[in-house]
Amino acid sequence: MTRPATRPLTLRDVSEASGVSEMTVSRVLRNRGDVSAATREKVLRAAKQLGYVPNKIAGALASQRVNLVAVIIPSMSNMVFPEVMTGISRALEETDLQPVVGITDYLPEKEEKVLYEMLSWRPSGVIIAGLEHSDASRAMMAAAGIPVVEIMDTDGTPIDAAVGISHRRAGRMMGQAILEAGYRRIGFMGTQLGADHRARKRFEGFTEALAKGGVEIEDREFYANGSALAKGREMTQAMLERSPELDFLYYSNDMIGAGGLLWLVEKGYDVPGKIGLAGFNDVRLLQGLPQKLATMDSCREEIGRRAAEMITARLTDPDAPGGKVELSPKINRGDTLRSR
Amino acid sequence: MTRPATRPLTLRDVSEASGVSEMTVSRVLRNRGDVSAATREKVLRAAKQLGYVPNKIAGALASQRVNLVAVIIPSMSNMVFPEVMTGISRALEETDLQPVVGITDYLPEKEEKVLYEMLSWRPSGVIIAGLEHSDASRAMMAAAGIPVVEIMDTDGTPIDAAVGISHRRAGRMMGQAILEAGYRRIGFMGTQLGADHRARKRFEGFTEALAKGGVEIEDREFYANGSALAKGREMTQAMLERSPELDFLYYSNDMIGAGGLLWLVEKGYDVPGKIGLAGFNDVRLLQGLPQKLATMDSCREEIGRRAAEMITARLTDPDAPGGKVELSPKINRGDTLRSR
DNA sequence: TTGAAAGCGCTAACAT
DNA sequence: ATGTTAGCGCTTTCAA
Repeated sequence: MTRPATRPLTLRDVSEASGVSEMTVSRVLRNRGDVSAATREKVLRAAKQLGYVPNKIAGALASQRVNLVAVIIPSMSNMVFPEVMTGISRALEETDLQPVVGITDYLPEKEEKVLYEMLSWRPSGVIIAGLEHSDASRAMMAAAGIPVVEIMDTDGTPIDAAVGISHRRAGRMMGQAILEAGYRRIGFMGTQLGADHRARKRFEGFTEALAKGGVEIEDREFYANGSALAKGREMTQAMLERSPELDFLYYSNDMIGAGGLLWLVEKGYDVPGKIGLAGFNDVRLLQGLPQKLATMDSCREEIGRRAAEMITARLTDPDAPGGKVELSPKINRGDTLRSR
Repeated sequence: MTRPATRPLTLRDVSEASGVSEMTVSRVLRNRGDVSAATREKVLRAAKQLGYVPNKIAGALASQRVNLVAVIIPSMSNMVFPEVMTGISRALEETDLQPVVGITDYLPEKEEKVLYEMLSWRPSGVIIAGLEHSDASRAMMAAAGIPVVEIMDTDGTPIDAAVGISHRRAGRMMGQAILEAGYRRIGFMGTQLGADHRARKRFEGFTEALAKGGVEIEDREFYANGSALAKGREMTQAMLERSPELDFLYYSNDMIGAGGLLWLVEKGYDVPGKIGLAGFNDVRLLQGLPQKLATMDSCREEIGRRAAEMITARLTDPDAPGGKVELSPKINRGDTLRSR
């Protein structure tokens, strides 16, 4: 079954063990071309017996094809991205393509490095989060000659194709909904708006919608590191001590929103009577909180699925439609955003 | 800067553009051997100008080395594994190795498939979760002739090397702590104990410790899918309606424990006066709950770091010590496990 | 310091 | 249905 780990096995070993030419062995192992059942059996038995694992490096070099799709995302601990991955994996499971993930930590330089590293393996396609990339990154992707799908965001111009939502519009929608519900004294909490372009766009859309209603944000607070739940709790406390007149808190993500909600409930605030709340993302994880936080679905799994489908489509037909696909997120009012 | 995406660029293109032999171009691009500063400059400029990205497939085939470490884990949505990944990435950042992740969804057949797929890229090492693998998987790893580190668990015999904690002991420790604190009527909630060997071992250790104190679990409930927080809430409610006499609930992970805690606090239970609680994993995410759940650190980041270090050590020195490294998890009593 | 030649292990294309 | 040949794009080795 096994052998002392020495030199890795090659096709030639299988060929010799089975008495069949390397070429035919190769055919059997890839289910290609016509091979008689008898030969097939012989080869399979020999390969299994030896414990042969094909060398994809050699195969890829010879065939000039690599069944890998590079997926480049900022983080894995954001909840959002594992769900995008689920969508991608599901869609690719029916094909012979495999996702390979690279993490950028929201750093453009790291994105560039990861991209370079992945492209050097000559993947069949790239799925990458966001529309903002360094010039060098854009150049690499444009020059790679493979389908590139930018995901999550549609506010901008894709290199090749894009699937996502308009975060600016998402922010506007939530702003409008809050005004329509009758809230007027609004506080905002979120991540530092530097590296996270999508959070920034939501914020811009949000303030824009408020401005149209003649309302301005009265207080705001940003955070960088730490447990989001704990941060939401702390920031909410700090903000309400500073600005007790607020009647609505808009959080840039559900986790800090949940932290805020827990603190408010604990302190006996009437939510949403005295104060309304909303987050963003609709993370499944948070089902099970005392109240359901108002939020907005960011269509993560669908984004992943559609992106993968675009890759496969353009691989089969290079002229398959690219362009921008904008999905429509829906507001979920939960228990914390009610007309008053 | 860029060119219309046609044929991918090769070393030869850079060679021609710079008027330097392919060999010397290769040397420059890999910082190998002595190359004059002038030549170096010429080459670098030409490469950048063209937007050349090296072909690692060809490079790997020629050099017979691949700077990839296969990391095989059951899931990304378990909180636990992203943190292990963090430890691995940190440790590998100082080397020229790169982690590549494969997901098994807790399915042995999928593990086998992923392993086969990854080994066919001839990685420099393997880090894989758990000690339980199919015969074929074990055979592949043994035959690969590369360092293999099994992580998370030490209750069993590693193929090559292992870093983790003893989940059996972890379960025992928690059982003892609960008895010592004076609780006697104990309920258990957790995932279905089929595929998750580590959860099963914790459960076994737990019941063993209770048995030693003459105590038996009075009620138990298992779940398979769904939001862990919501499940914890539902199961806790169901169990306490069924068995109101319980004075302690042991959850097989922090997320369902948190769900239970939220429900109990909401219903006005006195925690830990009337009823104590404990989970497992010490997930950072949950900082920010109304009370701090008793739990046990599973040393995830350290496990990742140590595993990566073992890989690099055995790569530099094939005789570097392998064997089993058992880390010592500590109980964190939080607010929900107090002597009574 | 630079270059030339010979493969790495496989597969495409072409026999047979 | 099976075998033969000629590379894939790099790096190793050896020579200059």
